[in-house]
Amino acid sequence: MSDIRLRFAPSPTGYLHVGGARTALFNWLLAHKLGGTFILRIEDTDVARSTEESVNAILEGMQWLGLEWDEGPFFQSDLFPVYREYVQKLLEEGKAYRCYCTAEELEKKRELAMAQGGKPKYDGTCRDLSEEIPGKPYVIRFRAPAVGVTAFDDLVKGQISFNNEELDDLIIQRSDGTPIYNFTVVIDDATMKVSTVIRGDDHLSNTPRQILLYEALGFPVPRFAHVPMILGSDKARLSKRHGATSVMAYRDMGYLPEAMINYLVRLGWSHGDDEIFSREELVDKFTLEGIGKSAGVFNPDKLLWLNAHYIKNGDPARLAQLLLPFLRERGVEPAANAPDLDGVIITLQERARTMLELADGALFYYQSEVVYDEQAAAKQLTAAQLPNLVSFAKQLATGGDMTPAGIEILFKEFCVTQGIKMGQIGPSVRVALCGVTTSPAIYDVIAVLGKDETIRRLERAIDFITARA
RNA sequence: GGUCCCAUCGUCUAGCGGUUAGGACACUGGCCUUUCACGUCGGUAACAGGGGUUCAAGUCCCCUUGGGAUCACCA
Repeated sequence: MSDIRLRFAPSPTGYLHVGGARTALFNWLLAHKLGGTFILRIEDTDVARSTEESVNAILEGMQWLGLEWDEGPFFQSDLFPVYREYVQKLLEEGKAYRCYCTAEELEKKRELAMAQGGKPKYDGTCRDLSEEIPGKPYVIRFRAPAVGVTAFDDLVKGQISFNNEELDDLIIQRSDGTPIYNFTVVIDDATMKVSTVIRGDDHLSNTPRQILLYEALGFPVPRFAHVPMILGSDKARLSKRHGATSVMAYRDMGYLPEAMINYLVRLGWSHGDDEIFSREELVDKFTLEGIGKSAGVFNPDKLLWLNAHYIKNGDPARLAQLLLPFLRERGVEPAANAPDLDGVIITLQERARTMLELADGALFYYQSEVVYDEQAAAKQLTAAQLPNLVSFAKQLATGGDMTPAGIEILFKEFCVTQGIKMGQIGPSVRVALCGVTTSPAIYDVIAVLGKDETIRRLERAIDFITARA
């Protein structure tokens, strides 16, 4: 194990969304590629907004995607004493100070500054206070350098620099004594020996403040890699109004985790013209250099295409397991004697793009009383088809080879002896068996259904036609 | 508004000074086919604009424009 240490540090204020998932994925991939350690840390210093449900939702999302972590989950709420210790250290060294300004005062000053076209930064009122004010609530602020430049070489964006005068004295501890994100993230990344911080673009402007903090605390500064944002179709930051943003929502909509992983990794990262990557190939090929600099639009169509690809090429037995909940939702419990689910799935794989479509497509196999689509029945289950269906059922009863190939031969021979074309028997058999005019290849359907069930369904259709006539 | 970041087909992207600017999704035409699909062959479609540097610029520099991020006792 190398000393490469990566982390994903979500705040538990909601589910795992696709942007967070991609950040987690990049961290996971790099950790696995370099033989490093992947840490999961829950940033729950904001007690008011953090919830246990969110924690669970995030863990569930990570697990579904197969992004297992090597260390953690650590909770920042468990580490408050550690943060206090470092705040104290800064205070003693004069690198932090008590600020007695109230939130209301600060808010007023900000508004005033904005109204006058100025910068809404802290004016330093308490920066040089010599005395403590007993009994008055205070926050702790970091004493940032007023001049100079803070620069860093971002692994994605390249050289970035900020003038320190743009940065103000950020609060590191609230008046209730709890620490604030920009401080805890530095303490944790330093004490957890994180070597590279891969995170969203939205943290870019926090980085110089954090670097200043690392330096004040005497910690080595990690490497940073800021990955671009994910946008919606209108190029605005991806949000619910663009559609589902929760990773688990995609599972529920019938998406496979490998499709989601493959889609996410290609949104912002590339390896030449390659599009399809197995988990192993990703670990092998992933590099930070492959990450692009610009924000990308989330494209549901491409995700759908990838999902279709993975369903088409997936192992039927595994798909069967994943399909079970979707079938149960539809009132189907594939029993041992019902059509073999693996076989059912094989006939459906290349025409289902989601597990939802797969489940819907599998339904007719398990309905003993197929519901005939009205238009399909009107066209294909008529008195004109009756003789052919009757003879075909008879013919089938004598048939031996019930493989798709054998059934195809049986059909062909039937057509020859009857002097008809495939189009005169195929469609009505299809409706008799499936109830609709679109279905898997009819030979495959018969093979899966088996001779007895096929004949039963044919006879039912014959009865249906007779009853109608 | 200040600061920071970004800019190749509608979308994701390849390109790392000399290419007929390539691939993928989507769209679309043909083929395959008993249905629907799959597959396969083809097509439409991009270097935001303007200045430089260079024998040569999508590739390097500057400006403009456009987009995004961020400016909390949130993370």
